[in-house]
Amino acid sequence: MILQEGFVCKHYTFVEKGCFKMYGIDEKGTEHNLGFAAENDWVADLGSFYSGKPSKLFIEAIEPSTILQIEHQDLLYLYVNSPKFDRNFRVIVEEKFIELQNRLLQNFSSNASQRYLDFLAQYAALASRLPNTQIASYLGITPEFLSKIRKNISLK
Amino acid sequence: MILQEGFVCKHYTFVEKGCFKMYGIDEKGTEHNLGFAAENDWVADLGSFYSGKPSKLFIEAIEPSTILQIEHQDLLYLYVNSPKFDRNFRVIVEEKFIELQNRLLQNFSSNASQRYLDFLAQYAALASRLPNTQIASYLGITPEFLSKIRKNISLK
DNA sequence: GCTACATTAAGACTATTTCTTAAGCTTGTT
DNA sequence: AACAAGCTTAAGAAATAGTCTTAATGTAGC
Repeated sequence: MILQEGFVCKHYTFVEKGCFKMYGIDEKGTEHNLGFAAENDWVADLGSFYSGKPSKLFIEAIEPSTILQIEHQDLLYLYVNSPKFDRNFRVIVEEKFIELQNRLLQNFSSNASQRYLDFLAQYAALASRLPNTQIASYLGITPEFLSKIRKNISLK
Repeated sequence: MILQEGFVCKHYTFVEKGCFKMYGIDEKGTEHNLGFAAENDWVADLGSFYSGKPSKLFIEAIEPSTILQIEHQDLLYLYVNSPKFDRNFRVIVEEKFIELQNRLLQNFSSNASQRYLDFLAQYAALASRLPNTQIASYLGITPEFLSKIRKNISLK
């Protein structure tokens, strides 16, 4: 667990090996996965990281993992002293932004079954690593219902 | 209309005055607003803008507006020749990413009524400018249902 | 003053999803 | 090897959020 609700996100984390989930917990106690970060991906609650305010999110390993972390002030130092870092982190966030926007659009336009198929198409490699409970939490449904969806799809 | 589905997003657009909506249209023909951009905000379909692939989105004025636009190649030129632009556009996207992530979390954790209240709280200035149809499209519901929600809220 | 569109209304309807219970299956741990 | 814990499938009942439909009223530009 590299970030807990109520704490400030102090690090931008690079995943060298393994896999993490970033999620929030609603009033009912249900987890909602915002996304996953596997090999060569970056993860952080940017809102908390840059503002210094307590996070509403959790970031937690779902596999044995090794990571590299950079602290806020050190990253700022890099930004100021070497423009390359602005460039690289701009590109990283842009890619994540595009991903998130696509996801939001999918969420609007379709039911859980279609969203599951979209997820499979886009994150095939991840899908086979993740337990269904995590995928269900990503899709915003119960694991039982995901099981029904899978059955339905296989019947077609 | 500064971007249509099927066309490449050629410009990063700065809104000087007025207001734009960015939306997709699903198989049923329903519009889904991804977001709005008003004064001093930037808007573009970044996926299409950077990849050069046709967009799936529309960007359209909902008020008489004046804008400034920069083309892809010109922005690249600025990136290469002046590190400040990497910095500034990194910050712009980071802010938008944080916004989008908050929205996704809200979408998961709550029903349309709560999402409407969240929208009002966060975009009070926008809410009074936008017709209900546009807000409904942002929330992912029908205008009729938004009307019910408003009634319900006012009854409390 | 027209026309077009936005808003409110309200009731019937429905589809998606949750809930519940349960059994079988994996996987890792002692 | 055996056990525990959690994952997966199953299946039916139940809930509910949101749509559809129709319609009357309001509003704003032309």
